Amino acid sequence: MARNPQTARSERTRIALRRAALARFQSQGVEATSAEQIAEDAGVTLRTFYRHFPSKHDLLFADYDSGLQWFRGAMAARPADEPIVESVRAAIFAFPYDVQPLTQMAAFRAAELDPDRIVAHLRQVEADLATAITEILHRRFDGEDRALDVVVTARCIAAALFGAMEVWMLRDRRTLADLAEASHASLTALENGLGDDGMFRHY
Amino acid sequence: MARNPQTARSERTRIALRRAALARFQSQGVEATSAEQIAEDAGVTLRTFYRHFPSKHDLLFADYDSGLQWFRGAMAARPADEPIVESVRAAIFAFPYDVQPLTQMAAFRAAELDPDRIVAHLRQVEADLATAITEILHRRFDGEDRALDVVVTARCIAAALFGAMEVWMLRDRRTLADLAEASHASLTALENGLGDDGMFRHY
DNA sequence: CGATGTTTTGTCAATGTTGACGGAACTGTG
DNA sequence: CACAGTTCCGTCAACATTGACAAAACATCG
Repeated sequence: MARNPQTARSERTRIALRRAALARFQSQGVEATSAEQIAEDAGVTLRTFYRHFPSKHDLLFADYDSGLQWFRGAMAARPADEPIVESVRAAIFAFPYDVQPLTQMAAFRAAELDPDRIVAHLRQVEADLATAITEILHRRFDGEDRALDVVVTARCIAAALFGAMEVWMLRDRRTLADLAEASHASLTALENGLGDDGMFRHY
Repeated sequence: MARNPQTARSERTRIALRRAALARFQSQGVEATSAEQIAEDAGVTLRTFYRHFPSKHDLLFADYDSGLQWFRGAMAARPADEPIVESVRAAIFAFPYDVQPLTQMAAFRAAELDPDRIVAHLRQVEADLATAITEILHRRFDGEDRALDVVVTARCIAAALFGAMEVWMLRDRRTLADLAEASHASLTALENGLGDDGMFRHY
């Protein structure tokens, strides 16, 4: 009796589908590629495509959770008594932005896609990041019951980072260094109660 | 020459569609109701349905932006030199949670719907709230260029409120009073740098 | 190898959603 | 009222997505 899923066969079709999809996306664009074409190229049925990927666009975003994995690892490597914001800051700065899956298709990704879709996806990533931080904090506060503090802290850190990204995205010249700087500033602002003058209290 | 959209006629069909949809949703459930049924009940074509509403489920969430409108009004009524968190706190506490559209369908809403859909929608609302707060802060800081502070502050406030809601939702007994209390605590935590001991700095 | 339980696919059908095109209804004007 | 400009709606056709059911491919055990 075969017990566990994800057999070699299934893995092969998954790879075939991904390869076929990315090739089509490159050559004719995302929206101009139908899910059926992808399936045909991979030698399977449309239905099988949807058994391996929740949606056509999911293929474009499919690798972000490997980034999350990386983040979890980086956080785990930090001393447990370090202020959480410090840990995050260190992790952010060490992030390998040039890792293959992230830059691979970055070029044609942003160009053609529906902005709403991208924004929705970014929100999803932010939420997942917040969840990851929540789990880490939970572990650090093992016994104590500080659910509210933990959740709010985690969400605020994620919010600060993605707020920095938003501001960065609206700028003209966008270098990775600028993004890192904005993230840094944003975390610092958080530590100081937002703003040089403590915006939370005073404004 | 007729210049502006939203004529009386269009308004009538929109109302008919909404009425038809809600009736069906009540009697046979949301998922068991097809968009085509709604259109037929309203005496129009399927295509027309989608001209008035972006999606079937949108009808369920369609009234949240009236809540946002209310929030904007409440914020505008506050003195411009009041700390932003104070303004938000006051607005939150004055919110008419019992206003018709919000409670109207609350019952069958949460029950049947795909949790992912609900969560995604909540994220959307959170983002819109953050945007609203950002605009308010922009106005309060008119001349000065503090884009990063403004965006991050706004996002953190929204994050705190929805974090409180998350924690509240996971509890057994959920009263509106509890939600208000959690929101209050969450905003206070934000003001104090998160946690009695300033979690941002120390943990 | 053959029986048997599991995993992966294919087939079929229904629904959700959207772009393109043309006709119907409506509004202000002469 | 006839006319021209707009807005709204119906029709048609493509995709995207998903549940239900059955055949095909595979692994395991005797």
